[in-house]
Amino acid sequence: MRLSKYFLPILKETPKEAEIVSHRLMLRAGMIRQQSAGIYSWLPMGHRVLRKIERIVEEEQNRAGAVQLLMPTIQSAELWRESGRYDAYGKEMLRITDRHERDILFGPTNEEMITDIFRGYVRSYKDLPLNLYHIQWKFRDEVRPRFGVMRGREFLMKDAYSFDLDKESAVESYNRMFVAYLRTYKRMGLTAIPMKAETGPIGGDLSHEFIVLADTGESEVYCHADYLTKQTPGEDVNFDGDLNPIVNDWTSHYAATEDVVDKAAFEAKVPEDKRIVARGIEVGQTFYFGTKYSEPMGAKVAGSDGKEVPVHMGSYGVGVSRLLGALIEASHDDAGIIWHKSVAPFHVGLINLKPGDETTDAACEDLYAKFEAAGVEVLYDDTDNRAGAKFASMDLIGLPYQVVAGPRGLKDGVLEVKNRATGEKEMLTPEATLNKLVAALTS
RNA sequence: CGGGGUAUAGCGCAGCCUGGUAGCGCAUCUGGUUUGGGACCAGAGGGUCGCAAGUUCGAAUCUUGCUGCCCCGACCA
Repeated sequence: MRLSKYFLPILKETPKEAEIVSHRLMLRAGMIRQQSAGIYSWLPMGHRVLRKIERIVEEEQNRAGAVQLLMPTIQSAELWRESGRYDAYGKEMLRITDRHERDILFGPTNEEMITDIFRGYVRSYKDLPLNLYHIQWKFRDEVRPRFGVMRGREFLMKDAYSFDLDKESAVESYNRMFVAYLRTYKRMGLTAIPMKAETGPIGGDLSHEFIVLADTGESEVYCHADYLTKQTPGEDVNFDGDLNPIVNDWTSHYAATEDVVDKAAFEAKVPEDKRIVARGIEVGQTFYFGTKYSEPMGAKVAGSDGKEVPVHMGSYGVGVSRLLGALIEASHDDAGIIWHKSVAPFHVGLINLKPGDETTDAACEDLYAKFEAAGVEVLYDDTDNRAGAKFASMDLIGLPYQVVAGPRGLKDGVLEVKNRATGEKEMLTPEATLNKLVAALTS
């Protein structure tokens, strides 16, 4: 992408409404625009990251055997009356009346709707286990939205719902999502620690919150330091096999948020030099809640004995839009964002220091074409701004690598290659630059 | 939902106390000089001062009501 043809409204000054670093940086880097309290437009740069996160989530859900569909944002109140949550949910649910005076709502979650879909088609235990998920916008009318996309009212969420014949197989389904989550966050460069969680309005007795440690996290968390170095399951993990060893390993140490922490237990179970008390951001939550919805809503299947039983369900959320905030909170410096290559809006920022200079233009065009051909996404700064402004903007938007081409270096046949995360710079020939970055970015 | 703040050009702000018809920096546009870490000079455009009512000869400024947004707290599958 040529910057001259792109839409990247970078702000030099920080809008005053932004208090935390991820919000500030997202506004300054031209990723989002606030349209209303807790409601944002996703500008091109932010939208690219959002989609990359979505794709990783999709790949890992599919790998774990979940099947994607798409449910609407608007739901009928009828379904919610069936489960009893229409009255129970409170003011966070955005209730709307249509022209026929029917009660409808902007969905804050989809347990009722997925249960309705399930009960409409599935009759036999032979069709189980089943896990259906979608990635859709949700709305929760928070009393006080804040922290930019980390706690908006409208937000993009992946929610998966598992259906099983009994508790034992439901726990296996739970484990599959648990392992998928470990992999999902790891691929984005995050270490998310599963912590014992409250189940809240969704209900149930088995639940974990996946927490990313960050200084600006919303809640205090207590955990064992070994979680930070624990091995994440690889691509070859067999989701049809026994996942208990992995889940047991990842739940073997103490880890809890401030809501449920038992400090005495924390101190008893974790040696002093392994205790971590830090701030954390919740980026996902898994629940097993049994027959809480299937029972009242009549989602039953026939077992092998021919008897109908309500299915055992679980639900599994990933805050997709919130993850942008979490990623930035976990990875930035004074100059701006530092994207992990898996979610970076572009892989490389190519800076032409002197557009109009024949040699420089030719070198940039050549490199740009070769990067694109190799599948490396390049944002090519071909504008005629000053060098300093270009460097500052590139640092701000945080692409993993910067390649700087100017007459001074090209006289000796070299470009400057900068690693955004380490700040390390080296002078390389265009060929060496191409080889190095293609290798680093496509592996 | 309780408490506090704020609203003036795209962004950041001054002016308000003490009423006289709106200003600064950045950004934008034009011309010129510059050009390897957020340049400089000259000029230009851009605002029903959040909305409504009131007081007054006259309101960004005073009064009342409303609304948006932000912060602290409570809340947060």
